[in-house]
Amino acid sequence: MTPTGDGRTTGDRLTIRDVAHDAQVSVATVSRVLAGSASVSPALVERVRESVRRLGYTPHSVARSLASGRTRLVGALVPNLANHYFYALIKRMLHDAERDGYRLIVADSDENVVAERELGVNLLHQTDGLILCSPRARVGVLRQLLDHGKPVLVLNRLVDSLPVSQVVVESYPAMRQLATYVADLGHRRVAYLHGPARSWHSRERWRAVRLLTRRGVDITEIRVGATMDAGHRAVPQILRSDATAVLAYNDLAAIGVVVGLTERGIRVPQEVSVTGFDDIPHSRFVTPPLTTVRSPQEEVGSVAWKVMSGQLHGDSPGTRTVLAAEPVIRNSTAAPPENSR
Amino acid sequence: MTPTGDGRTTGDRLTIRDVAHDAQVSVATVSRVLAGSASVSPALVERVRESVRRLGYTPHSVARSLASGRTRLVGALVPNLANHYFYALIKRMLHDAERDGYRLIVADSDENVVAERELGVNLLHQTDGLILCSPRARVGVLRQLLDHGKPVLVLNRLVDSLPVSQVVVESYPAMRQLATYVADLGHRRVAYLHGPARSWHSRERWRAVRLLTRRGVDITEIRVGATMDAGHRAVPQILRSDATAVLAYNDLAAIGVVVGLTERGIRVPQEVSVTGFDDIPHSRFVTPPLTTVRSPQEEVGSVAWKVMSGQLHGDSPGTRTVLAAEPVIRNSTAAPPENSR
DNA sequence: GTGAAAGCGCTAACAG
DNA sequence: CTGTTAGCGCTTTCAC
Repeated sequence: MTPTGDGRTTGDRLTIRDVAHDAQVSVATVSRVLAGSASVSPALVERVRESVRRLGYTPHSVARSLASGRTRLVGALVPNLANHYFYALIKRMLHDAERDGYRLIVADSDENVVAERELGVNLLHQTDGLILCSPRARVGVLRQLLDHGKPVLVLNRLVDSLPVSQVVVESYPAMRQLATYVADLGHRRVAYLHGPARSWHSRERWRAVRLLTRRGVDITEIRVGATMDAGHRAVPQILRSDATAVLAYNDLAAIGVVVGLTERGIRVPQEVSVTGFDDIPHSRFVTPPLTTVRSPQEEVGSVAWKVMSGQLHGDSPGTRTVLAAEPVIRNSTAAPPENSR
Repeated sequence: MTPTGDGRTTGDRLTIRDVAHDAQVSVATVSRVLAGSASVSPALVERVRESVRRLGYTPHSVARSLASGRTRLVGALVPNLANHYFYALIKRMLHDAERDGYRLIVADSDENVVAERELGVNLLHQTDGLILCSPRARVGVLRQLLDHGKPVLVLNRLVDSLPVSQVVVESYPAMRQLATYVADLGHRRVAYLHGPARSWHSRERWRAVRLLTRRGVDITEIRVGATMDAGHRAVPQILRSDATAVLAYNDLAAIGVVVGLTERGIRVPQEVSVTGFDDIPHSRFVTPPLTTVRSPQEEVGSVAWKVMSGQLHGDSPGTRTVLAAEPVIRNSTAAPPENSR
């Protein structure tokens, strides 16, 4: 009944036991060397390293996860990967996580609240933590996610009532500045294009724009969304409103508007001013270049990973990081035409 | 020395044994029910299901992976996530994989060949398969990846010498049609803007454009890349070449060119025609809308997943799917100005 | 500083 | 059809 044991596992995959056998040490020692543990004599460390190299051994990550209880995987859930807004964000987190030995499982809820919940729960089950980008779910759902006891991070949405770490770009002040700028140019009839219904940012931006009424500006609200197509389709309604300036929820919608106006021979900004939000790369490559708000997505990504990483290492949750956005004045805005002042 | 055993594991996580105990069956039966195995009596199936539901049990995916040898994870490696080209692709694969119970680990090599190799190897170690999107690596490296014995799929690059499954959109015929169309409009001096150095598509497209010389068209080659910025920066060189038509490697570069020309007061297409490739959403929202080639990325994504899925279930590798692209004529192309014919 | 051994939670023979 | 049991490959006490 003694083990069969020469230590060499049959089959094709090299295990830690093969290395142990080759280096004439125990598997525990190999494991320690691989983990970079200090309490191994330099001589053994070298011997193990040499065996690992010569044999071409690679640890089996799943076995490692099962034994250690950590997967070194983090979920990243976005409402819509096709939205330019998430590029820089995901990309930056991908690289930072990679650097720290973590990998991201990306999922896309397609703006579907039910899918968001399901995906969130499932992701959390197979990862060490979850990053929710602009989640649309109700607070109750977010709370459930927290109950799993794993680190959860919410990006670009402020949830006051929850002990969850959050990283957000503050829309309100920048949008307020932008709106003020437009009013100062002399515009008195403005159209605001709302973003996705459940978007926190959309509510924040609207909250800022609404203040213009205090200055006697007339605001027409139009439900549009976050795509170029939607912006483009909104043009007739914009024209009907007789607005001389259009404040869009984001750059995408703004681009759709600019193109739609241009197609109809309406000059931007001479006849109608248009502003966006986010400062996506395309906003500089519209004619005319878009007046917008720079939202530091890269920074959100890098802070987000830093916070998540800290939490994975035991930091307590609930930190809140607020980053500022700032208006970028380009050429899609100008004073309204003389006859409409 | 008998097991301590009331079956209830201590600690907070519910295991399959808790369910087995609750339903008064063996763990094997629970496992079978969870796997949807046919050979369990309906009565037990129901009892187990009920216990699972009541207890709120969820299988531990890592343990499952270790025991079964399958992770239900697939790697997806792209050269640059910030390139619009990969949106539809990744997004579609994400959803199709999700539907089949798989999850994607997305990685971005940042157009770095070394990183690509590293990431590829690492991903393959922790997943059941790997999808390489437009890989830039040398054939030798791809072969190494295949040697791991796991399914590997190459997208948007044809590698003749390798027994690896491939899904590609054929650039050559469509680019040839587009080039012919431009020549037929009467253009005799054309500039071609090359894409990323190691891109297979870039070589294919150039191979097609080059044929114009046979028709006596004068071609100026300019190394540009795949971004709007790069296209924009290339404008002075384009003007120096005195070309009346610009064929860009992709839409992004083309957009940069259109904007750059417009800024200098050069009218597109009256004075200079410009074409792109890919038909990204933005190409319809440029002024003027871009003449380009529709590359069916969504279809690539869905076929890609189908092939990967088949391979995961034992299909033999080496299939090759070629999808067609087709020119989309919009308004950025026209006959050259009279005086330059 | 090092090794032996007990699991991590599940699947998959194998026996009945 | 159902149960028993031996691992999957690694980490991590616990002794020495």
